[in-house]
Amino acid sequence: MSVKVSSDDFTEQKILSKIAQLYYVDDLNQQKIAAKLNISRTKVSRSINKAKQSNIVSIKINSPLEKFIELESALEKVFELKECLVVPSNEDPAQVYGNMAVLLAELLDRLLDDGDMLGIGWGATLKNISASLVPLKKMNIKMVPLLGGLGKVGIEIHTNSVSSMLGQKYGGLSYAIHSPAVLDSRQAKEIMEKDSGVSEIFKLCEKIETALIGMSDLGEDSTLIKTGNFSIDDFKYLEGLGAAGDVNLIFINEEGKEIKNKLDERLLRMSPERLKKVKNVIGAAFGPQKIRVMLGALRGEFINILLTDENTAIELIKNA
Amino acid sequence: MSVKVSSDDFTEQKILSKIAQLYYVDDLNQQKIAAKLNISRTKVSRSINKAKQSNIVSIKINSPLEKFIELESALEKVFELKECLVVPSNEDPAQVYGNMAVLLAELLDRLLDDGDMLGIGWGATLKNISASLVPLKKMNIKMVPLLGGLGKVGIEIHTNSVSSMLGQKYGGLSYAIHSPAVLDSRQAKEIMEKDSGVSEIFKLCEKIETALIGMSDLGEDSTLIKTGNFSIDDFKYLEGLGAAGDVNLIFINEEGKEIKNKLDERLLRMSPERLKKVKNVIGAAFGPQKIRVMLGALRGEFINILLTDENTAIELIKNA
DNA sequence: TCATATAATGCACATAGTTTCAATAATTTT
DNA sequence: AAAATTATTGAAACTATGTGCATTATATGA
Repeated sequence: MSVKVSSDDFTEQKILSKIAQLYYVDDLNQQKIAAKLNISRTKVSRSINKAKQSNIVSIKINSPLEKFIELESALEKVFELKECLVVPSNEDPAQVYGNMAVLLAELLDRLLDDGDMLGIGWGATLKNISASLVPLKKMNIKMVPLLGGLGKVGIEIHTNSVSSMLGQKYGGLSYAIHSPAVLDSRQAKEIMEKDSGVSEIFKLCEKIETALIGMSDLGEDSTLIKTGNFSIDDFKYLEGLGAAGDVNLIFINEEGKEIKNKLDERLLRMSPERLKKVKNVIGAAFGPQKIRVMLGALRGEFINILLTDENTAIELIKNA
Repeated sequence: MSVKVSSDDFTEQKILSKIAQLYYVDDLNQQKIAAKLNISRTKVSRSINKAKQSNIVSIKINSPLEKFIELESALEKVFELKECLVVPSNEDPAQVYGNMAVLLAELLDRLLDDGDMLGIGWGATLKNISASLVPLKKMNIKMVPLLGGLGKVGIEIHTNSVSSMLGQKYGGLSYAIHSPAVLDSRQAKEIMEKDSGVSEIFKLCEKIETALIGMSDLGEDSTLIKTGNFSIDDFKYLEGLGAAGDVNLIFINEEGKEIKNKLDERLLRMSPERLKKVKNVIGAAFGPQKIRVMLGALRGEFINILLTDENTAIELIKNA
């Protein structure tokens, strides 16, 4: 009896391997295999599936980019992302920005059509990527800032400059927001909100389907401190509340929960509720200090497309 | 300029690898990949092809039987066979016969249906394979000898015994031919041919679509000598004409040409012309001494399905 | 810069592959 | 050994994939 079973297994494996070979290696179609082996096409189809499931067939992607692709697939699955793009890590951040720019150009080419709007967040990463981005083709897209200006004149990280740079490169239009992102009082913010120019932009934001945002940590080196918009005490206060950083000036913790705080009422930026409704939110960031805020942005689903580097990708997966 | 080209290549390879990964590894269909990446389904299809052609995708068959499958594919191509089956070589011929029997059972299961006829040739190989064959399922098939009897009573290699053994195993019918294969004179052969029993069988032969035959060399150990049907002088005479051996008592050289000879008119067997019309002719043989006659049978297209062992398969490919 | 050649794109159709379902065959249980 | 259960099968309906062709976009050369 056992002899019979083992010869059945042998026979089965033989025929599965043979069919797999004919299909995948010799490139016959299922119809031809069926005719050749005198079996039904249905059986060929089922045998191929069986061969795949029993690992008789192994398919591999051979590419120098393979490891990045695998990281991307893993992150897409773990954080339920629409898409993830990973570039090689490099000691020289300029290299990383450059590679990110190449992938971002390809991504935007797929995501945007003539007439579409692109929401723009803030951050050094965004600024640097945008600087080296070369559009695949010109498009009549409209750049819309998602928050007020940050930084003083001369420190060009404010959203308007990123918007206008991208607008110029794409040959499209860029809107400017004529208000700071951080105001002195709730009253001041409410007044700015009602300003016709500002409110027009926030009205446009309602229709945005694609946005590009950065993620920032609360370290002392943070651009927010450098620009003078926030003090070290502000950061300590936010850390005390459990914040890990911000996405588009929305402060969040590592778990992805928004950290409501006393500063919120003075911030002029797209609301968390609205941001979560945007179809494609591309978040770009890398580096060990960003891990916590990135985890928050991913877990809280503030972003659904991630652009990062290899080392950061590995860390994110470890902590997933 | 060169920078732009290389980043285009990078971008292209990236997207091809990504699509290939999604398709082959993550098992998304083309429609879903298209939706995910915001491109047309057509483009996905074309990208997958490009990825295959540029060897980004490599497909391998993993199976302990892989090397046999590869030999089979190679032989099928080189000799334009309908099918080829290769079993592991083994010092113990009984093991080889056993494995051949397993594959033959599976083959016959595919080739034959209820009511079909199976033509049976002669030879020690056939006898031994048939002895260990276990049918996959019972079938009402009819065994028809393709030549007269060989050997004396007690030396059971004559076709009738192979036929009846297989007939019993399959639960089918086996015809017996009541005449020797080698007669004393042309007249004797012509008389036997007219015998009602014999002519009935040769009439059945006309309708045969599947046949199982052996291939025999002209060595002194050949069964034909042992049975006394041929003398060493006969063999020397045939060798002198360039014969390498026989398929169903049709003498052929290494190139596949039939060697007409003075013995032919005394042989009672299916004609070469008729044999070549049979849809499926399964030839089974192995061993170094058989190489020449097997090459002839393959090149002369006397057989279109080959059943052999690994070492013989390798030799055949070397000499192809 | 414009005209021309060349390549990329997506639609509509053609081909290929999978799944459902009803029938048949194999297996297990009684 | 008969009955009940489970697995296998192939035809047909469905889904997925590939391709020819007209169109649009891109590159090339005058």
